[in-house]
Amino acid sequence: MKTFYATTPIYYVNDLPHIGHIYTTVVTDVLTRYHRLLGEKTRFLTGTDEHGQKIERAAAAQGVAPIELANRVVLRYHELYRRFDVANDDFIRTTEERHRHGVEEIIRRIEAAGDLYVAKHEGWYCASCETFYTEKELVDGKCPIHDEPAAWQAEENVFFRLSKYAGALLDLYRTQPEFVRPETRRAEVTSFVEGGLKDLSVSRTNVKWGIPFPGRPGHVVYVWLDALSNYVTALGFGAPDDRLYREFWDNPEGRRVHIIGKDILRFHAVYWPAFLFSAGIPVPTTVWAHGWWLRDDKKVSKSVGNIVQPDRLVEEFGPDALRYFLLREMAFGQDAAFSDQAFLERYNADLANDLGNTVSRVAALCRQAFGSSPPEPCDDNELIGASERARTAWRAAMDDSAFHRALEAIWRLLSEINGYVVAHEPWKVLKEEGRSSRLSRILYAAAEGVRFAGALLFPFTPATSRRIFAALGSPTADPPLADLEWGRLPTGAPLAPAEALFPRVDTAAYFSREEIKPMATESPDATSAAAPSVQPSSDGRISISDFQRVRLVTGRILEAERVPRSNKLLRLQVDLGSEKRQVVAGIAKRYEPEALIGKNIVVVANLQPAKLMGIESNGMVLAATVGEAGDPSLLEVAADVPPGSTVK
RNA sequence: CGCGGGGUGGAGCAGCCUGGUAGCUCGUUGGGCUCAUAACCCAAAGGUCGCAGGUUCAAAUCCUGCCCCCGCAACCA
Repeated sequence: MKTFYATTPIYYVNDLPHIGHIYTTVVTDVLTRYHRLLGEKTRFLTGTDEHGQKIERAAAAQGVAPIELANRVVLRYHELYRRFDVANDDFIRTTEERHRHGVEEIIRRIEAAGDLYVAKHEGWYCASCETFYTEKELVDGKCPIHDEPAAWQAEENVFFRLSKYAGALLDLYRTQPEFVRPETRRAEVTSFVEGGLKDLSVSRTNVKWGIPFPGRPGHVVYVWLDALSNYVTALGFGAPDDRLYREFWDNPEGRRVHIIGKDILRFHAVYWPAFLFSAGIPVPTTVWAHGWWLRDDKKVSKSVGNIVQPDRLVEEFGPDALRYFLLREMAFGQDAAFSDQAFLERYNADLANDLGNTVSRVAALCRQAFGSSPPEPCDDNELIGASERARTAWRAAMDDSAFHRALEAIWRLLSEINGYVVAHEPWKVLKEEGRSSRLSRILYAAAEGVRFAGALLFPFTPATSRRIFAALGSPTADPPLADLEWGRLPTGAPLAPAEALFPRVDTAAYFSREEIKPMATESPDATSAAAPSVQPSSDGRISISDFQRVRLVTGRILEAERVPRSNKLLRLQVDLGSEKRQVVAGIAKRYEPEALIGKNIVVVANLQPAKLMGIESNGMVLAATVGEAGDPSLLEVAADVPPGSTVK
C-alpha cells in the first residue's frame, strides 16, 4: 500500500522554538496535509533531541537535571504546534525508552555487519577550540587561532566504517536523484562524498548525558547517531510491535521524506543513509533541504519597519496568516528575508484583498439574492476551466514541493473569479431580473469557484478553508479528494454569518505603535523561575540604583594591537588608575591601533570576562554606534582626566 | 585558495536544472465598476537580466574568466 511519511528534524532542546523551527514544521504539516487530501495514508513525525554536552552544561548552569530542562522546552513545542494548527501524529523524545531500544538495535545491526571498531583518536588538541588539529595546521606547535600551545591528546572511541559506504552513497545519489533535493544540494553532497569519507567516531567518553553505548561502559552514543535514528525508532523499529515501521518505512511503496534545513544536510544525506545501509534498513526516498530565513540586520529599525516578531504576528493576525506568508514568500529551497513589513504587505494584498474580500463579496451576493447558497447549479461557465487549470498547476507544483507556485495558482483562480463577477455584474442582474435562474447560475459559478480555491488552500490554511466553506454553505469537514472536482457546492444551503476572514491592517499605524520592538532574544534560562535582577518598569525606565550597578570609569589606552586573524577586533591594554586591564574591542574597522594610544576613554569596569577569538576581555569600551553599518565612534574624555575616575 | 547565498523595470522576488517572444507582487498613470474589507476589473508606462568572452541558428538560462554585495565559520562583551 502507498503511504507517505514525513518528518521534521528533532529539535535541540537547548533552543527555544524560533522562526526556523516554525517554518520547517509548518512545511512538513502542509506537505502531509496535501498527501492526506489526495487520499494517501500519511504519518507526520516531529520531536526533540535531548542528549549532549550542551544540554548537560546548560542544565548544570541552571542547577536542574537535564531532563527537567528538556521537559520545559518540550512544553513550548507542544504549545507552538497547537497554536499553528500543526497536525503531527507523533512526537518523539530521544530520552524515551522506545527510542533507546531502537538505537540499541541499530547499533547491534551495525556491529553485526562488522562496521564498528575501536581506535584511538589522537592528535594535537587545542582546549580553547575543543578541536583536534593536524601537524600541518599548527603554527610553530601552536593553535592557529589561539596562538596557544596545543597538547597531544588521545581518546579511545568507537568508529563507524563510513569510508566503506562511499561507493554505495554515490550510487544512491545517481540512481535515485530524488534522494537529495533541491538539485544544487545533491551536487553539493555528491562532491563532498567524492572528496573521500573518513570513518566516523560514534561514541563519546567526555559526555555523560546520552544513551550508553552498548558493550562500551563509559561511552555514550554520538548525538547524531542517536538523533537520526528517531525517524525509525518512532515507528517502533526494533520493538515487539513494529507494525508502523513496516507500514511506513520498510515498505517498497512507501514514501519517506525528511524535511530539514540546509545546515544539517550532510548528516541526513551522508551519515544517515550510511548507517541505514550498514544496518540493512531501507533509506529514505527524499531528504529535502530548505533555505534559511534571513534578517537584514542593517535594516532592522522602526522606520524601515523590518522587524521580526512572529509571536506578535501570530497573536494579532492568527496562525494561518503566518503559515501562508512563510509558504508564499520563500521559494522553497532558497533563502528568503523575513520582515514584519513584508508580512503586512502580503497580509493586506493577498489575504485581506484577494482572498478575504473575494469570499465576503461572493458570500454577500449570495445572501442578498437568495439568503442561501444559489439554488440552481451551473456546469457550463468559464470558471470551470479556470478551476481545473488551477488544480493542474497546483498539483504539479505541490508534487514538486514548489509551494510558492502552488499558491500562485490559487491566487490566479481568485483573480479569475473576480474578473468573472465583474463581467457578469450579478448585482445588476438582481435589480433587473430578481432571483432569476440566470442569477443563480452566475452566483453558483462564482461561489463554487471560491469553494474550489478554498479546497486547494486547505493544506496551507486549514482553519481559513473551513471558514470559507462555512461562508458558502459547504461542509466544513476536512475535504476529501472528491472536493477537488467542480460542482460540490450544495445548492440552497444556509450561509454562516458574514465576517471578514482577514480584516485589513493599517500598516503605518502598526509600525507607529510604541510597543513594537525587535523580537526579544529569549534563551532557555528565561523560562526558569529566577527573576531577572533588573526589573524595568512598564515604560522601560530603570531606577538610579539599577544604573549604579554598572561601574563606569575612565581609562587611558596604553597599548593597542590587532587580534591576529580577526577583522574587527583590537586588543587593548588600558590603564584604569589602580590597575591595568586587557580589553578586546570590536573597533578595528574604524580605528588604527597606533592612533588609539594615549586616548582617554570610558570603560565598563565590572563586566564579566569573556573570550573573543580566544583572547580574554575584561571590560568594554564605550562607543557610539553610527549609521546603518553601526560604525563605532569611541567616547573620549578630556586629556586632563586621570585614569580611574568614576563616570556617572 | 575556509564554506555558502546573491546581483533580473522604482522596491521585493520568480524564471536558470530541461536554451526559443522576460514573468509575479507592490508601487506609478489612465479608464471602468459600485456587490464586496478604501476593496474589485481593464489598460498603459517602465528592464542592454552585474561585466567580458565563448558554445549555439538562438543565451537571463549552458561554459570560462572577472567585478560587486551579503551571511556563516570565528569577532561589535
